[in-house]
Amino acid sequence: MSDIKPEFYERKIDFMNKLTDFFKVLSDETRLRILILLYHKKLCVCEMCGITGESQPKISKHLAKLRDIGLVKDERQEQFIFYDLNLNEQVYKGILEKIVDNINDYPVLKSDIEKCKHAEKYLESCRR
Amino acid sequence: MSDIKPEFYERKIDFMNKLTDFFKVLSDETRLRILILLYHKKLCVCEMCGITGESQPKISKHLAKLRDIGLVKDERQEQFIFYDLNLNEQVYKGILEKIVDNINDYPVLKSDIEKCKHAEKYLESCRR
DNA sequence: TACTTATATACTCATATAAGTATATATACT
DNA sequence: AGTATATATACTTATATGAGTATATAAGTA
Repeated sequence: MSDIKPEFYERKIDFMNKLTDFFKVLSDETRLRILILLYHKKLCVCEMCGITGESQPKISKHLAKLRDIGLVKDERQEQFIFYDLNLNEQVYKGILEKIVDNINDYPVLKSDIEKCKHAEKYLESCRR
Repeated sequence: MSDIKPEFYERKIDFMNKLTDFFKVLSDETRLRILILLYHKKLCVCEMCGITGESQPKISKHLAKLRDIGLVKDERQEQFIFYDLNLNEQVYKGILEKIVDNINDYPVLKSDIEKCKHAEKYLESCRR
């Protein structure tokens, strides 16, 4: 991923780099799972850990990348930091939509989405 | 890109890896340009070099990757080897389509497409 | 058969990336 | 103020990746 800061993307100068960076994001399974989850529901870090079964630093680091290039935004609510999609451009939404439309081909994603319907229950299980 | 051979994809077992590999393909500007070109027209290697201005080994190596994971197929016609898209699954076509729908955001791609309308003229310019 | 041309591949190097483990930070709670 | 908890980051290591240059291959042509 090119080392580009959020401010850059806010100015929206280089759409092409932004597009290839978006695809680089999607080329990692963990990040793809995170984005598809957030496409359905605003979630906190430990809910994402619980749902995906991945470690907290792993999830956090990927979220940091997504945040850096402006694809998600975070917001604290009491003890938790919730993440939400931040897709200003239609292309990106459209691409995620294509995946969701074919969700039956992707059991991992489908199962994640099922689990995120009861995301709250992962809040407790987060205690280490 | 995971080191997976064409035979694997033909069996279509792991759709998820295939999907992330597809995104990894698109995350490189040169490969993205190639795919968008081939989305419009069957082209030979030296036409693609001419249109994109990239070196022959660079284009060839990227084509090899695309071929290995089954996204393109090649076919010799006299002296030239022509490449063509080989997208069996709708998701991938759909994603390329989204990009083409927003082509005005991507001047490089737009210019490539313009040039590929007179691709033949790059056949001659190929001589080194 | 020798020569040219189109394309593919090998080799090298520099850089990027992901993951794990440990630790820092920041807010909440007592 | 001190402790627990949620999340972020630093550090390390192993691996992957892309580009350039040189060279190999394979078909076409003289």
